[in-house]
Amino acid sequence: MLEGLPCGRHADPHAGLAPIGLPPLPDTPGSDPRPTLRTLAERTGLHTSTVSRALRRDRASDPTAALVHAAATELGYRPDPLAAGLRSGRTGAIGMVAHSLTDLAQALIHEEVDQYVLAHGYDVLVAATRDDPEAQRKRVELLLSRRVDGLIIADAHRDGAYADWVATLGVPYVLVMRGAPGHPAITVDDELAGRMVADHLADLGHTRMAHLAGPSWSAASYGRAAGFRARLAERGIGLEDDLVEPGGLHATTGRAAMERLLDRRRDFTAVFCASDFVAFGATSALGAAGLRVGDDVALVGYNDLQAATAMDLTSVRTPQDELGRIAAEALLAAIDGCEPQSRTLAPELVVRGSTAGSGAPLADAAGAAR
Amino acid sequence: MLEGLPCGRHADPHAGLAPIGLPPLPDTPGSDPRPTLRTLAERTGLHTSTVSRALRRDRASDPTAALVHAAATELGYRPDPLAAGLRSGRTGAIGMVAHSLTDLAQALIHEEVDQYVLAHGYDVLVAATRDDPEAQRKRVELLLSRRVDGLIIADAHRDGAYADWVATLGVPYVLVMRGAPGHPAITVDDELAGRMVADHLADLGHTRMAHLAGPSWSAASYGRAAGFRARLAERGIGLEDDLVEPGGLHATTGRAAMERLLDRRRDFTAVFCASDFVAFGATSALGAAGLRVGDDVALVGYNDLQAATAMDLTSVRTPQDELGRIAAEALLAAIDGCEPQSRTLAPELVVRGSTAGSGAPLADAAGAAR
DNA sequence: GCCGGACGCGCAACCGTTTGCGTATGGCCC
DNA sequence: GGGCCATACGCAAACGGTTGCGCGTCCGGC
Repeated sequence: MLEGLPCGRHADPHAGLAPIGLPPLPDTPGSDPRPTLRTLAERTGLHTSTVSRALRRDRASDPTAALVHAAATELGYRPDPLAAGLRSGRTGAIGMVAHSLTDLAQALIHEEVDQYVLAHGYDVLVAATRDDPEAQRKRVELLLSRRVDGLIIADAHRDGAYADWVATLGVPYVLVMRGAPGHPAITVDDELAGRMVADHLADLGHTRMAHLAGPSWSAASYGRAAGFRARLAERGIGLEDDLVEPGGLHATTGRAAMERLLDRRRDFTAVFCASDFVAFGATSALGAAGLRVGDDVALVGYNDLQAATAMDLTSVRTPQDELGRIAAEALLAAIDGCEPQSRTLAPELVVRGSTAGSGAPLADAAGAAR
Repeated sequence: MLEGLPCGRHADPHAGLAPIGLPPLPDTPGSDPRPTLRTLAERTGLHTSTVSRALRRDRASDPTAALVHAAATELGYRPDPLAAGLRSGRTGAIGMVAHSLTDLAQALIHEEVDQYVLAHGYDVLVAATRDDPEAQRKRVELLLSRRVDGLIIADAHRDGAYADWVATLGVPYVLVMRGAPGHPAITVDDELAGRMVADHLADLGHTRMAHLAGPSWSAASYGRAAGFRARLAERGIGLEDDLVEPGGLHATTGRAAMERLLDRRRDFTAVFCASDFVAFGATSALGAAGLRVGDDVALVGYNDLQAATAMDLTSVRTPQDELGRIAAEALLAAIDGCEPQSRTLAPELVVRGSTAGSGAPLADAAGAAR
């Protein structure tokens, strides 16, 4: 790959910081490269090691600590995580690997993780993998080469291979959102959520339902579908294979999935979607087919994002913020040497207008439509 | 703030990584900490400096380079960016500061930036600021302390204070999406976009329009509104102040804004929204008020996200992916010493069903509704 | 009054790479 | 065949912190 020629003036090799006669220019004090431990040491008349310890309140007398801190704030000293990490092995950074931050659910988790660990002096390095195993390996290795102190994995796959590999890396880690057997994970009880949706729709009188499923490699998507199917079966209502369509997680994939489904069948009265965005896409496809959500067909989303409220979509609330916070908490604890504990959070069904109608006369409406 | 006790067993100061007696076995050679330049040097009988140069193909004979590379791949050597950065000042990381990655437009830009710089050997460190000036300063400083080689600023404010400050930092930087006067920026011609929307709606016959505006501190949001208003004026159609409502960028804020607007007026026939999500929220509020998008009232979004396609929403396509890629390109060039060039990308109006009806009889419909 | 231990601090060796400089070697030209 | 330059490589000093170790001092206990 040809590296495009920059544009002429390259970085002046002598421009570094203060290459040669460091102190021939003592008159420009504004360009002090940036205070370092040595600066503080000279300033306070102490040794750099003492300053280092004083800053971390580690075996330092009160007066010394005060002196050092005063000098530090005065000079605006900021420790260099690179140097510290090099020696100590702790970088104060954690890695989070997501399948994509354009998935709002993952972005929300990231946001919360970021907030939480920031308050504890950590930074987050994110990497997106688009669920590609090759990318997962590469990006985790990249994070590792940056020496992150721990990993939050938000894109685990149900076949534990990926998580198993992460576990061998010798770095503290926590899965979030998507679990994998035998690994510490902060998840929502997706199976229960599926059951709740099944009950809700069955209670409304629906007897023929469809499911726009998420990616099968995600334990979260899988759990939803499994719970939904299981509960329907328990109530004597089947979920026909023909009415289950893979729908991804995005609006476009959801629309396409619904279009495929409508090409095949029109006799369902309710649809459970793998995500809110899939539900939006489905809404659009249904509308184009002359079917109205809430009246002609009941629609349930997943995650209860803000947009679901706005769109009057019945959805399952999965507390992303709590997921993120608890995962971050667990990871920091693991970094401090704790055995990380798995947690399963309870989902909550939020009923809105998209499941307002009853399940009775819909087949007719569908038949009459268009 | 009380630091929650980890869980009992604190980090054993002598434990380093392996917590307790995890591997008391020092004879396992598989756990070689990880190959370093010295490892390679001993292996090849060369000096570390030679190895370092050979790896970067800098003044090394062909046979030496081959030897070193062979050893490197055999041992799975990965250079340590921390150590390299410490010495060289270049960390191979760039910083991106966004207002929030839960804003899909920003997430898309981040994704593209990430992809692009990854292919060129860089990592991205993101920071979200929620448009809070305090957070902007803090997080940029954090990025700087991690010694990023450059900055991509996606949350600039129209009052140039923030961008001006960034410019004084002595780090290459590029603004993206939101510009600021006098700074290199990759943006969309938002003013033109506003004009295009105005023309589209005016051509349809609308004469009384509303605007759900984005944050006024964003040059992007501001430009949309300004262009919209200016073009309407040129065509002899006013935009009443009473019909401009601040609507944020999210679905919930959009819904709330539309509700406020509807409380006040119902005689508008078209609404230009600052973002697609605002339009979704507005759709919901309009529906609750008995008004149907496309029939009773025309709705235009902004950004043309996937969901807009799915929801049949007329929108302005602003190529986030190109924005991200070009910004990344510009920043890497700037890091190589080039003067960064600003670029303005052309928006594109994508007409869909939400502006299907004509502007004529809507006031009546609105009046009759409910 | 003496001894032991805790405490505060300095010293110097690291962590893994890069890089200015010095040196030895080889090839080339005259 | 001698002088010269380029080239390939080694040496050691950085970069900015952290940390094991050792020493001196002060304090308390008997």
